[in-house]
Amino acid sequence: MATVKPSGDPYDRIYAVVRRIPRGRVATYGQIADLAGLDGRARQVGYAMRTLAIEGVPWHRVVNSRGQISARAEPGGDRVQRQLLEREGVTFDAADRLELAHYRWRPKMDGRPSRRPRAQASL
DNA sequence: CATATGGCTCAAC
DNA sequence: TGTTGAGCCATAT
Repeated sequence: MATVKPSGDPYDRIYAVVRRIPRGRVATYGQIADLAGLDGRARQVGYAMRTLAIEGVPWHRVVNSRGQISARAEPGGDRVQRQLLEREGVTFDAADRLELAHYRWRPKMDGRPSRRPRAQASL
């Protein structure tokens, strides 16, 4: 019995999206957030995973926008994620990054409104 | 209820 | 390529 979050909410959608990531493909937190309807809240996507310690959800297919595995709270955890990806055919370069342009998952996104750009501070 | 982080992201240097 | 700065918001204390 996992430490289930009270109230199903957005988290359920996040898992649903992550689960839809095909094998050998990866997605970014921002992408998941976008698909889950949490546009702009990429952080919470990562949070949802860390806090819930999911089962049956290919969390390892979720990386940051640089195509790199972010360091997580657990020691060596990022290493595990990398191995899981390599096992699915994903290769990493010397900088521990994968070619997002090649591995990024592209869902249909039919009829979904584009995410609104954040208001950048005027410099 | 107020702070302090944090598996993020984008734009500009 | 990497660094810096600012925005976002849920968890943790």
